[in-house]
Amino acid sequence: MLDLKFVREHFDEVKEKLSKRGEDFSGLDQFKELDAKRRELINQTEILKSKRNNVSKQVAEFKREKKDADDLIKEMREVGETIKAYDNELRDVEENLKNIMLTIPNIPHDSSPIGETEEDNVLDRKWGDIREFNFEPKPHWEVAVGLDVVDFERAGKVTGSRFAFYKGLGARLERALINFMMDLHEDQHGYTEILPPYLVNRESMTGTGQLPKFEEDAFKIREEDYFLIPTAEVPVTNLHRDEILTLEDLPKTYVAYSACFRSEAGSAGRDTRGLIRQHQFNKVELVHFVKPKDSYNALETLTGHAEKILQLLKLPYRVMSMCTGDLGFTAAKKYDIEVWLPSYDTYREISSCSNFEDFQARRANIRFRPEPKAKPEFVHTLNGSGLAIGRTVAAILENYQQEDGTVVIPEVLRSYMGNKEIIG
RNA sequence: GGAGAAGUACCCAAGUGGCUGAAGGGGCGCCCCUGCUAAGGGUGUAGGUCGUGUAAGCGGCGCGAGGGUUCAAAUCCCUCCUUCUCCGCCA
Repeated sequence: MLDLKFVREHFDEVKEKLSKRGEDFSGLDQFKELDAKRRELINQTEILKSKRNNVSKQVAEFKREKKDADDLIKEMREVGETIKAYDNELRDVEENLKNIMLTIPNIPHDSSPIGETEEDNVLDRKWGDIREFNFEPKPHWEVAVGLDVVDFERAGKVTGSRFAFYKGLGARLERALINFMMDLHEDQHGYTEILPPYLVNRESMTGTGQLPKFEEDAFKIREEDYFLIPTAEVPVTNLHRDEILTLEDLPKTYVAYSACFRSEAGSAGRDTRGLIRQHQFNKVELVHFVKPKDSYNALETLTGHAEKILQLLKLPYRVMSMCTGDLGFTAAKKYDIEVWLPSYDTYREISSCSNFEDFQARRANIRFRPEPKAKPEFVHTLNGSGLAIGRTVAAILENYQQEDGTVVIPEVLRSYMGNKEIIG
């Protein structure tokens, strides 16, 4: 959510910057009208309330002195009615205003390249050498099914499309990756480990920006107002919702493993095969709470932490800086890390690292006190996948496959897999 | 799931309709005395948010949350949330 006052005072600038996202923001014009109306109503109602408070005190005095206060009471009865009417009107206006503010996306940072689609994303850097195959590399689902380490067919029977059973060394590989990533971030990068709830309430989903706009992307629990988390970002960022952190608390960095659930509404027909786009997948997520002045450094650090995993796994990747049209609703700046997938002959997203500045913090009301007696300010929040596990499995299966259909286990994972060297 | 109890400021806690826009402690800040791994005295301490103003300020809201009754609500009514205890069920 954007700051009401900032939007009011920098209206044209905000409008111009948001237009770079390439969406239509009629909400912004409604904002102007409602904001003015709101302030007018507040003024009117507060004058009356002040009067009522004073007269009520007088009534109390009269009663104590056994004097007649009927006239005052009668007068205030009318004032009360008027206040009620104004308050009702104000409530409506504020609700409308809030609904609009909740659907206005974040303002892109000046360093985010301007563009409309993913075509306009800018290559920031590449790492690793792409392997030359002396045979035709198979897509990861063929490798996986051939080795009987992932079962899509039975998952279709048991649940439905876009689910998978991992089996044997496939399941072991998934679990090894989770542990490997968690250990690295915790031991080498200094993160605090969190194992979060997989269901969160509506407030949390609104706090991080999934709601109200993207409700159809989430799985909702029928009986309760709970949602399956689409990423650990939601519970972990909301850990500090409605809190005022102390200066010493910052920066806070958390690493959380969780399963993630996405309805994938609107992606029918895309990535229908394999592990790339599932309704349920595992992910290790990194979340930072930092002082505003530190957030852009933190974004680089966080992205580096995610990259480190790919480097240790020796998987080639590139880092793309997302253009203004491809930033997503909440980010001011975002890097996607894309891993090389031989059978696709291209790079595919395996991590997304974002700086939300105070956009989520304002929604979730997460603040810190810059000095002991100072007024609280919003923190900046960031997060990034470190990494998506299913896609990492896909990348390993493809990049490490051999002509006979077996897969070499990356060295750093072997101690997590009973010192085996090959999946075969 | 059933039955009870409770939610007041950093913490404990008083308070059932009007000088309580929140007593009293503890803690913390400052000052004095003493003088040193102690004690005593004084004094201060609601944070937050919204509106208004260049600003000092002024005003609205606030006692778990949201509604309601009333001229007036921490105090009465309704709904919800959370915590605790007992019972049931259960990995």
